[in-house]
Amino acid sequence: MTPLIRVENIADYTEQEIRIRGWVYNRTRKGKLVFLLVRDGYGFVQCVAFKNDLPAETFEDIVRLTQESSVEITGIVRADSRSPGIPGGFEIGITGLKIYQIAADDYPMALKEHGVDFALDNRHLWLRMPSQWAILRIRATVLTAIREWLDTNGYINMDTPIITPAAAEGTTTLFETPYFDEGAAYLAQTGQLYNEANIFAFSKVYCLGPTFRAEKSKTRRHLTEFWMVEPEVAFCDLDELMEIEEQFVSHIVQRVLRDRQPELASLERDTTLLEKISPPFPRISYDEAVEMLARLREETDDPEEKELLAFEWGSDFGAPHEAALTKQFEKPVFVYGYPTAVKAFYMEPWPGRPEVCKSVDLLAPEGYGEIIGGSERISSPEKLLQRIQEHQLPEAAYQWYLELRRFGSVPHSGFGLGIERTVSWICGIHHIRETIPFPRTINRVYP
RNA sequence: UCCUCGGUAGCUCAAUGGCAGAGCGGGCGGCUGUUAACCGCUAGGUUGUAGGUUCAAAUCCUACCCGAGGAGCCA
Repeated sequence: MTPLIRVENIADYTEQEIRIRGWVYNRTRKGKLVFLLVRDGYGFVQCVAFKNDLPAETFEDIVRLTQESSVEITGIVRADSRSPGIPGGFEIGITGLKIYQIAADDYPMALKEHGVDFALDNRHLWLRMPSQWAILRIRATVLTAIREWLDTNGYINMDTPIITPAAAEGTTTLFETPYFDEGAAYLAQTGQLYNEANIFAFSKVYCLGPTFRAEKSKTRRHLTEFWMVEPEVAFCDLDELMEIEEQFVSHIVQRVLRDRQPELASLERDTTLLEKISPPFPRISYDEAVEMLARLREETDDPEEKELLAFEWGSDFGAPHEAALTKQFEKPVFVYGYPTAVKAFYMEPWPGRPEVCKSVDLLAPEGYGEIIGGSERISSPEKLLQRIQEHQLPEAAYQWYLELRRFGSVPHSGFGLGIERTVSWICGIHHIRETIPFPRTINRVYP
């Protein structure tokens, strides 16, 4: 039987007869010569048919194929530098064709640029286009690399609850759902507090799953449902946390570079920038970042840029500030020691400087900005209780969390990495809605 | 919630007060190396909705609906 192959492995079958199963992505008919660009889920490959080389019925079948028709193609693999595809450079000289279905001729996604609204309304079909296919293949590899690094470095996967009793951080808006006789429950915005419980049983843990924010954010960096990996580590301070993060992120990038070159090439990603991603990453304090922003603002001649970079000590950075900062570095940059007032209640105050805390964000280069937020957590029960009271959080709801600090408390730290933002940076694309199969935004839950 | 921009053929867009248009996609025909092929023909319209001004509205005015980008907030 002729072997059924995956297009991603086509180079292994040069000059051999093979079969592929897939869908017609594009056709070019030139009378007695027909080119089909066929995708099989693993790649895109050009298939060629000459009328005189084939039985009349077979050639007629090839001519009447519409875009997205499902087929099995038999043919001989040839190396040919003219051939488009992912990976390109190979084509299949068709010797046989089996048609599963001639697709309806009103396929809405013509091969051209589309507006955002149309593309998102047709997300179920948009996924078939090379750019989206490449991005989501890279996303899958990012997730593989994440689990691989954590699993081989002593982290235990702990699945934290999606349905939770109350706001973990008390700030952002949560999705509410009715919950039997308990009244309301909420969709999780983080698994961190549960992982702080888990480390006292397993030392190093991580959760990886969807999180939900009901904020009305309308930017290229926000989704209402997004995926986050959250490692949490016992006996770990802020400096050790940064070492973990830089190794972790470097592994993810290097793994994508190793396994997803054709996809990166099809996205026209400049991989020389990604190749530089290895430890150590630069570290600057929040204070230094504020000074740097002031200097950049001083140096710019663009009045609009000047306005955007205006900043005062004590605020959190906005998108323009993050973009300006990251453009000063080739690698991701750590910014540590944020003002306590703008960060969550559970972060350890800086020794001798309680107005700042032992928090650290990791900002991706090329203007992409924050992909990780992390911190050393408060380990003292008294200090933690005081912070809960200062934030006017319901003390009763945090009884179990406070108890963790009474029975064997240790310094511990953790962080959350946003999957979509990371994929967006690695792929070099503009908007994170393309980095998840079916994005959920403030005014979109279809399809 | 606020600010800015937009909504015309299946899609991407033109038409700025005077006949509703083009390219792509669809259909028909042609072509032996196409790269979102090309060439000829063809079908395809309640110009987001409602009201108003005008001899005449896609175009000007009012209200509303929908979307995008940004702010705030965050990963």
